[in-house]
Amino acid sequence: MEVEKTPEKGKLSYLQYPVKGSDRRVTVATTRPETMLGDTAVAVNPNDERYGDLVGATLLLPIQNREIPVVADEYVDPQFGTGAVKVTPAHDPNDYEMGLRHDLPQIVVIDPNARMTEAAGEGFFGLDRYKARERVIEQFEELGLLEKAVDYEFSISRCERCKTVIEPLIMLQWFCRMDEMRELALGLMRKEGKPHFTPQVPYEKVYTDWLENLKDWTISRQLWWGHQIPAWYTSDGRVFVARSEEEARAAAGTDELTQDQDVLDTWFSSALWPFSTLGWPDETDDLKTFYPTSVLVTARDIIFLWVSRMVMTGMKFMRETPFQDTFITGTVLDKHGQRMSKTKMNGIDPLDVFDKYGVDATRLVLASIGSTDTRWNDNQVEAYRNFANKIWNAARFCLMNSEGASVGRGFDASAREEWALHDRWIMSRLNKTARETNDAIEAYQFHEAVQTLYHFFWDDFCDWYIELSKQEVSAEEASDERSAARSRLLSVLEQALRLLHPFMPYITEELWQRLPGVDESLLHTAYREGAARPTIMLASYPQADASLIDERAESEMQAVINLISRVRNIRTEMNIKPSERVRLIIASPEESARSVFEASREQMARLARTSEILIRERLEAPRASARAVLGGGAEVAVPLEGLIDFETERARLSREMEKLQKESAKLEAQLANPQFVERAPAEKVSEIRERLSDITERTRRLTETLEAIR
RNA sequence: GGUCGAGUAACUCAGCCCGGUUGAGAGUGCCUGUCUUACAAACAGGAAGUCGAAGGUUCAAAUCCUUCCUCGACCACCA
Repeated sequence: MEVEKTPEKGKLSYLQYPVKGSDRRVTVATTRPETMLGDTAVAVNPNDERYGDLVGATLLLPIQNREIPVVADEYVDPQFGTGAVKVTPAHDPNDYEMGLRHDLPQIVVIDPNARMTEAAGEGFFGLDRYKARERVIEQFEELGLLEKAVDYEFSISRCERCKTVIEPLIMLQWFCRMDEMRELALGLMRKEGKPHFTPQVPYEKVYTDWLENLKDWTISRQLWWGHQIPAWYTSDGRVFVARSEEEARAAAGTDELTQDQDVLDTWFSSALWPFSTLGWPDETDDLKTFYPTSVLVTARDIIFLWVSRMVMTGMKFMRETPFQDTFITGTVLDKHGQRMSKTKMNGIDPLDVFDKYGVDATRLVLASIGSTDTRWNDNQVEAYRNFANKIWNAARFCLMNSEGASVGRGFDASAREEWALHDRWIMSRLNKTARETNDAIEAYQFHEAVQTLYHFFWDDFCDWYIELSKQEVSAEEASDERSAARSRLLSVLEQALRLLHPFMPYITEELWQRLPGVDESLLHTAYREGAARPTIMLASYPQADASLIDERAESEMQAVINLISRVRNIRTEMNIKPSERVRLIIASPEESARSVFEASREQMARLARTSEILIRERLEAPRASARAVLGGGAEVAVPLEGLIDFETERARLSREMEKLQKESAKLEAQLANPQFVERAPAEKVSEIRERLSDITERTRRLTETLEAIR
């Protein structure tokens, strides 16, 4: 963590060590020649034929004139370098391991200040490590034992902060034994599947793999910042580990104690967070109430550092998982796909983003980033800033027209059958939205939750519901109908704000407070009594009312919406100015469809900007009309005497026809395949048949239409 | 070296776990109109993708499997 690796250029020196009692020399390669002063062996691979006869032989370590053995060790890669490795147990982690395996002495030749120790010998003692490196090379040259020195690029460990090159050193440290805690965590995952990771693939495996390979944990750090190690020493060197200095004194039988200067690894302290913050080790009310917690939201690289350790200490001290679930977020990268870092200076300052686009918009962006990495782009924030603006303006419209109205009124539950189509529709959409949003949040599908809310608010509520109800809502004269319509508008808005609140806390609170009729009754039951003032923060999160989900209303409203859209499309394609009103002829063989259109006359007229609407069983329109075929056998014609350009209209309809034919060709091919009809589920097959027959019907009508203007 | 992710419209991303209901989507950008009294940070309409490549499984593949290519991450580290 605190060490960073950088590839750097250096020299790889080939040093020769004479074999005792022979003329042979063994060549070893090293990037740190000064460490040879602390060599206690040379290792070769046991299967390396070049050195087979040398295993067990004794070498004469130059300069030091010390005798060191040749040992065989699997660690050595015969393909690399000379196939012989100098072993410096005191200054290299791998060499240390080898040293243990072959029972080699550890000779410390570099001290904590990177100067050579007395053990480095006369002539080196007190010397800076790099000076020592030069001198070692010089002496090898003089002795004729320097075979060569070649340029070499290798990775160097540097301190993350000060960039000083790190030298491995043997030091006394405090360790935490991990075997028991590891088993506790692994057992929890095996037996209860906790903590449950989202996404489960691949993070559950990442987590368990890491635990399975866990070694004892070095928990002491030579820093000043942190919890000091609870170990005390007596003047004669005895050590007492205790909960407090008092305990240590009692145990030691003396007051003359010095506490260990080291501090705990910050992650050790953090590992206790889920319960230490709740008052542990005291059995506080907070601890009883809030442990275990529900979910930890965090980044990938924290799984090892923190998640696993909280689980282990939680299991050890609380005997229970610290959290049920872990949600792993993606990482926000810069626009080139690079990780943001202080050294690269490619980070984004959230405060700047807040200033530019607002806190809610920023939060919405971050909330909708899933578990894959994503590049930061201002566009997304800007889009959500626009969304916030949209919410603001929609609410402004509702409030401008709120006289005589109040949240919670308007939707008379006893008279649902009498609600207008668009009211039944918006309530259905609202409740579906609530259902989908709750489900999405439950499954940690935040992106989906945000998308659902975004489209409900913008598309359903703003683009359609407000427009559909505008006439009644903004009537000049006050009336019960007007108040009811206004109340319905406010009620839908109010619930939408509550649904949006976790994602956009500020704007929703600001607006919610202003709505007439918000009071304690909207608060979550836990807060209904005693709340100083209603706040959206304590309001209950809207849950879907299944009885208000009305598929029929949705499809009927959709038919009207489609019709309006088609007429708008015709208007644009035919270059009809917005100010110009057109006549509309709608035809449908279905009585029920006609009555739906009949009921929506006023709205169609306003939103499609028409002067007159005729609704009939059969389409009888002037030749000079633009037409469109809708689903369910309905057709619409826009008479355009003198305005229509038949060439344009034919082209428009032909494009339409092409689309239909492509689609029907696909479906026909599918049905022509006997394997499909035989093996696919029956409902799938009949669904395709239905779709095809619908398309065939539309194609037929379109053909007629095309012929009519020939 | 080990492990794992990503590649879908010009850009940033959903969808993939659990194959067919998304007759491939969103936002931005682009094109054409419009200041229609909530909103031009908007409204209305439109164009745009053989879902990295090649195979395979299947009646059916963006979705499952294999291989490859290109990016990226993490872990371990070579004297």
